[in-house]
Amino acid sequence: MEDTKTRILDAAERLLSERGFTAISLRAVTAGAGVNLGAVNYHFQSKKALIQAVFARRLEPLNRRRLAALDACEARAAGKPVPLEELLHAFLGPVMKPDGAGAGFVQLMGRMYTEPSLDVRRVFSAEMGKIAQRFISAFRRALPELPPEELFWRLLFTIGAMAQTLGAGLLLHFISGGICDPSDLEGIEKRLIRFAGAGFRASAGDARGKKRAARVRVS
Amino acid sequence: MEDTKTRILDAAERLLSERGFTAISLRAVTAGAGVNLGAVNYHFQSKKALIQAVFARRLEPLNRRRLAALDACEARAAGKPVPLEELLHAFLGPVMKPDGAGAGFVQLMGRMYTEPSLDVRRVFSAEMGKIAQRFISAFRRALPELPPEELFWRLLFTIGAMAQTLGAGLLLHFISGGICDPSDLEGIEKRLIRFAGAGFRASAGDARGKKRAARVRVS
DNA sequence: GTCTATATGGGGATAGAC
DNA sequence: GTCTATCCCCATATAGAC
Repeated sequence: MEDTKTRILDAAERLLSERGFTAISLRAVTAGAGVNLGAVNYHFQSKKALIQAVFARRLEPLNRRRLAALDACEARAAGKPVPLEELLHAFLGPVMKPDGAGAGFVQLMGRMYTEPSLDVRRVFSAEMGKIAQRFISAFRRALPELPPEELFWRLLFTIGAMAQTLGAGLLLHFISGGICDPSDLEGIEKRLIRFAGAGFRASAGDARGKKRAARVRVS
Repeated sequence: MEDTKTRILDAAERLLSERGFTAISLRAVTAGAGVNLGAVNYHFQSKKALIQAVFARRLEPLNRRRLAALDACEARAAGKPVPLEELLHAFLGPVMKPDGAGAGFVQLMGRMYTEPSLDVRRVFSAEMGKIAQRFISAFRRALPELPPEELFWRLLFTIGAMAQTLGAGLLLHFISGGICDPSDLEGIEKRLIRFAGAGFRASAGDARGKKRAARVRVS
């Protein structure tokens, strides 16, 4: 039997990924955890602090794995730019392969990107700030001809594609009629890397936008 | 002075795009609208019905515009497949150019894709179901060699990129350090079409995923 | 550390005067 | 149609017994 603190964190994580911050009550959390209502205010100080702890528990190791993967890529590259697809894998892989965290982890990550609560955003921003610069520098080196502004947008597109995928049970159901398997995280990551990789390599374009849209071929 | 019903819808839309379904109270809505608390239960029957009305008010004309744009594309194509970028424009354009709706519209659309509330999802799914098949058929014709499963995933990636962009003030701030302008909707749409267009055209790949990642060139 | 009981406030919904 | 007052429930947080 895990200790009370962990049980609370687990239950909160599950409910949070399903319903979001404001929709869950401490009563629901403690009932799900099989512990007493008072325990949450003993181990954490407030609902806010509990939610921040839930996210922090996953974000810290996640970003450690991301940085470790980036380190490994750069060591392999031996001074040369890291190939684009390896960078994408270093960034996306740790999210898609949670390595022993609960099943709710992936959905939780998806929710974090879209959670409107300021408290959640604060802890999320703090953690992301630690890794953003390293990855952006690496992407710049991999795509030296892409204007920085365009690079940022494409990173945002990629993150959005990832977040949507993690959170999507709904859309997938309607769009695919059920032929897509949202539980195949490895397959999804490969598809996403392929999609985003091609997107990153598209020409940056000009002010006239879509009329000069790239004609792309695959060798 | 607009009528009470409209004022309530407007206030609810603004608050909803900022904070989400469960976080807003009818008291906050009526205070923001400058109307009485009882009015919301007179004009609508419940909070749930109000929120559904908020989304439906925007979704219906949005999807009408999408279908009209698709109709125009297919008329121009005269029986041939509609080019991919035109399809993307027909789908994304009406979201990015709200045509006189309030400023909160774009954020509201972003939130709709990530809202966990079942009530919201229900109205959203109902509206999307009406246009999904038409667009999917058109995409299939534009990309006849792409396996259906892959097409669905790439559509989901594109929708995710769009939703993230619409909702993102947070990530953009951190990632770009402020050089990206989230209010330039037309520019964003062009960038997104370019990115997604290249992603759709990437080779479908095989089971080994990233190791055979496409080498893409632009003509 | 754990549980019960409770303080305090806010929520949605409604009844009924005007 | 609009406003006020109110019912009743549920929320977070805490105090204090064990």
